[in-house]
Amino acid sequence: MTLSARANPDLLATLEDRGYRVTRPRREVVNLLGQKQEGFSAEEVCAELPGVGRATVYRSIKLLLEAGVVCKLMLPNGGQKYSLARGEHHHHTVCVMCGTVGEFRDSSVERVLRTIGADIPGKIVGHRMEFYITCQDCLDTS
Amino acid sequence: MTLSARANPDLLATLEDRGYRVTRPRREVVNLLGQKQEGFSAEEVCAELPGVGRATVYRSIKLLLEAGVVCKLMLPNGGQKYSLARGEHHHHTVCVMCGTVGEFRDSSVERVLRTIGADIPGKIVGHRMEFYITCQDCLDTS
DNA sequence: CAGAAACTGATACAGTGTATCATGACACTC
DNA sequence: GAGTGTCATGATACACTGTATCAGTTTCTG
Repeated sequence: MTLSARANPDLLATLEDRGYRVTRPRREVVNLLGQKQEGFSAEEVCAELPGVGRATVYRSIKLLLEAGVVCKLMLPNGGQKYSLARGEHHHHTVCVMCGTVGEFRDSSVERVLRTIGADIPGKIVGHRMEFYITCQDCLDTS
Repeated sequence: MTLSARANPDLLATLEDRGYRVTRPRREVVNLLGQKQEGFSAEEVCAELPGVGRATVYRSIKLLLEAGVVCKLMLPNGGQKYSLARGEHHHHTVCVMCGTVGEFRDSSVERVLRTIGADIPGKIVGHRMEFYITCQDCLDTS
């Protein structure tokens, strides 16, 4: 298994490649997200970027979602969060205590997913997998 | 892999066992859910049970969620749906065209999940896995 | 630099779920 | 079977997340 600690993709370039314009608000959003090591919520981004409208923040995140460089994840309590996708296909771990999001890749997962996929009626177009954990930090401090 | 087609659990008994009262509204909600073969939304249930208040519908679903007999799933478009959990641990398939929810169990999944779990730092407290598909019906009629 | 196209931000709205609280229903005892 | 404490209900208001609208602005291209 590979726990990732890799460089962020160039989010701005991703948008540009997809034909979107490079504007000040998009630059600000993308810069901020690039620094986020953990999951984040849209409102959190709005709060940290008072110079960018709420609608624009949501729109930018949506574009990045569609481009596949940001993932949306569901917390066990029903809440939602976003997380940067650092390149390759991966899955997430979410700490149920502190909310920290991690990601991992594991070839055995993909192999099994392919096997299962072959048995599911219809055509697989995607999948989602999340692990809910209590992270080491939270275990230590409790 | 096992595609499920089993009897619904006795939802009302589940609530009773957990110390909740058996009331007319809860009976109505539970009866309706027991008939739902596919996923459902809370608002849909509200609409089909005009004699039960919206808050009560949400509260009942929440209780069933906590009891583990109802699952909440996330659609690829960000929407949400509920689905009956027919007993054992399982995972879901969601058709991205018609929204129909299926469920499956596969021992190889669980085996791999355990293996991965051993490598993830911290303590695993749960996981979620969903397949997004285009179901056979939708493939046929397109 | 001019014009078309894309983007922004303020606002209003939509969907989903929760808090509040006066009223009503359950279940339990006598 | 009536009385009673507790729990549940439902109307309403609110919170949160996200989207639609639209006049005004910025960006890109020629």
